[in-house]
Order: sequence, then C-alpha cells, then structure tokens
Amino acid sequence: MPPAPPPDQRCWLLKSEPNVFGYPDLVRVGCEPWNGVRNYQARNFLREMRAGDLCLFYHSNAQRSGKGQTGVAGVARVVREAYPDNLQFDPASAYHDPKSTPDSPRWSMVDVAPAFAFPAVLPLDTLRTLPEWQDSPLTRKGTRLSVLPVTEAQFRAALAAAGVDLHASHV
DNA sequence: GCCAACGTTGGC
DNA sequence: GCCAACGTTGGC
Repeated sequence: MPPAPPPDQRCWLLKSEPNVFGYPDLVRVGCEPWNGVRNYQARNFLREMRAGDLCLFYHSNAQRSGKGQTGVAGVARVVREAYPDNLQFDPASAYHDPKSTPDSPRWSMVDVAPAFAFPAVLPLDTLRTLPEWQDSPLTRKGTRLSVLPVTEAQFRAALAAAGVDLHASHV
C-alpha cells in the first residue's frame, strides 16, 4: 500500500453581506449552497474547492446595514464540491443567466456549513495590521472578488488575531 | 480587437 | 450617499 497522500486542504475567504446572509444565518440553517457568484475568477476558485476546505466567513458592508462590524465572523467548511448553481436557470432570480443551459452550466456553487464562530468579528482594520495580510486582495483597494484563496499563514494569523485556539477548535 | 459607457462592489 | 476601482457590454 502506498502511503496516504498528504491532505491538500486549502483555505479560502467568502464574502457575504450580513444583512443578506451572515454567519449567524449559516449557523441557523446548518448548510448553505453558495450560489449567486457571477464572476469568472471567483467561480474558478469555487471549482478548486475540495470538501473539508476551510473558509473565513467575511461580513462585507456591515456598517451600512447596522449589522455589526465589517470583518471575519467565523469559519465555514466546504461540505460539497462544485455543482451547477441552481439560480442560473431560474428566470425569476436576479442571478438568472439566460445564456446558461443545463447541458453546459456556466456557474457553479459549493455547499458550506459552519465550522466555528469567532468570539467576536475580527475587524477589517485589524486584518490590515497583520503582516501576513499586507498583500491580500482583500486589504488592497479596489479588488472585489467575493471568493478568494487565503494562504495557511493568513488563515492562522486571522485565527490568532481573533483569539481562536486552533487546536481547541477541532479544525 | 478597441474602448467608451455602464453596472457593481464595497469601504467610508 | 459618495465614489474609486473594477468587470462587462456592445458599437464599431
């Protein structure tokens, strides 16, 4: 028997507006199809996700909606790998894509479930102060990807800054 | 293929 | 509400 391959778990960041769907909503529903992504680069990242991958759950635009601070609210886990986004075929949806067909769906989604919440939202301002996050698209002005890869160092730094003990979290 | 107009994102 | 910085669209 060959040795088991090393786990190639990757880390990601998912943006969501908390007034639309926040981390508490994810906890409430238990599992959520991450649909509505309509950017090719973000879609490609969705397709790279593997079951078990961990995602920082980022609350964007939180101030506007009075839903707390903008920043990372917790960690989600990928529980189902990319499959066709249901909304692209729904004419009533704002995410309907008339150019997409069931034969060759253009857009994908994954299912995510809550892993653990941060004790408090880790503010974007704090994230910006972390050396690991200096070069991230998230902290650079004008980059608006809603799905983006995060390095393991960035992931660990975020958890540390949030006061999360990685070992105690059963990640 | 170029590029101006337009729409969207998202911090502030 | 403002607006910078993108991505997309569509005329040519």
